[in-house]
Amino acid sequence: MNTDLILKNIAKHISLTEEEKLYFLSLLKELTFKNKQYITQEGAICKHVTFINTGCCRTFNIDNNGFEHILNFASQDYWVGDLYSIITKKPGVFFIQAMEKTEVLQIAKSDLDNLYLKIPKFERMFRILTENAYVDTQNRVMEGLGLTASERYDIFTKKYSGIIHLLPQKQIALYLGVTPEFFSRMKKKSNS
Amino acid sequence: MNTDLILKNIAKHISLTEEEKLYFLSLLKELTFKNKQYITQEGAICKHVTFINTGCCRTFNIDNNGFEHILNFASQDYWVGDLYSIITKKPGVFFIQAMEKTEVLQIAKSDLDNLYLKIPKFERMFRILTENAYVDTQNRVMEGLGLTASERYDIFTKKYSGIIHLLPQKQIALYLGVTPEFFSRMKKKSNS
DNA sequence: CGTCTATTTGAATGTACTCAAAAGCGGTGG
DNA sequence: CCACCGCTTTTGAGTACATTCAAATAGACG
Repeated sequence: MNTDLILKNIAKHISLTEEEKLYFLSLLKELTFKNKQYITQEGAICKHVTFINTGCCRTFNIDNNGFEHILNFASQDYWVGDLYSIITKKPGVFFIQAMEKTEVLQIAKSDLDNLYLKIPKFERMFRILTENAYVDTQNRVMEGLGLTASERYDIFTKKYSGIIHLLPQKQIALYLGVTPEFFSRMKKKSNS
Repeated sequence: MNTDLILKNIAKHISLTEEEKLYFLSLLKELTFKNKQYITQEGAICKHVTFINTGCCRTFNIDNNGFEHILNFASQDYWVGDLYSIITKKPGVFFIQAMEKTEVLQIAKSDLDNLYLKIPKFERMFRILTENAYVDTQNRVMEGLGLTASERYDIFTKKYSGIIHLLPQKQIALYLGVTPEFFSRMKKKSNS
């Protein structure tokens, strides 16, 4: 099991003894998802928090008219999960889907809750991670309120510069909240 | 100092001994904001987390063209703050403004950090509060991507049914991300 | 090579914005 | 108590942004 990346990720926020590291690692399961495979699906209860070792995935839903909308993309070194489902233990609202071969480490929510009790530093870490993700999503809301699709795309290219090359532009359109047709025209304009 | 509401709010997530309660309460400062007064402003470093005892406030920013956009409204029993500024200690990105006479209790970020160390249950509570707020904001993003202004307004009326009567419709428009003019027309249609 | 999906292009339509002006409404001072 | 002021809301007309549906083209993958 490749644990280098996740230990570095953790070390950004808390420091662990060797014993604590080993205990944490004992809770992890390694999984590999193929391109287009689902890590979790709408309607299913999401019971794990997932750390991405390699690869890339998208979190999206499908509206009443059958259209997909993308909440975010995540790649190496990011945590993903259907947080609503995880915390309420109710059926999930999102699909999380691999966009290429994706290797992950998962921890069960039940194990995580025990971990919080046993090593409270982990509660701190996930508090901080959640705070950061929350701030990020606040920004996304504000961008949606004030900016045109083209301006949002500019921000997108900067934020996702690391993985943008492997995203089909249809997927980018679904993230920006415009149709693929409109996105195609928009991109053409900005290139000219 | 009126501490009933905040103690009930806390009791929803963690249980405290009398001693812990007293220590927590000793960290609070009581403040009253008049209508239109700012609890925190863009550019200022936000150093406190604020609990609303009575009243109502809005969190908004002003874009490059001088237009306001509202992230959310908060009333009695809610926590507010410019989280980005609080966690990074950098100048804030939001204005938080009272919309009527608003009585609050504040805790300094520095005291909160000490509190986390002294009584880790509080770290749990704020982890949970942040998770819930994050999920809420994820939903807001998805609504923005898939729904028309009118559909978003339907959701808004349900979510804010408790305080909608005291919100000028200009403010609702700024929350929905449409112009007041368009909102006026939209509302007229849906009433007919 | 053929099939399936993604992307582009075209034309018509709908949603929402801009600018301008009128009407309504609440608070303040004389 | 009324008149005025400033702000909100409404209405109108023209425009821009973005969608829909349809069809053509280009790419990816088995």
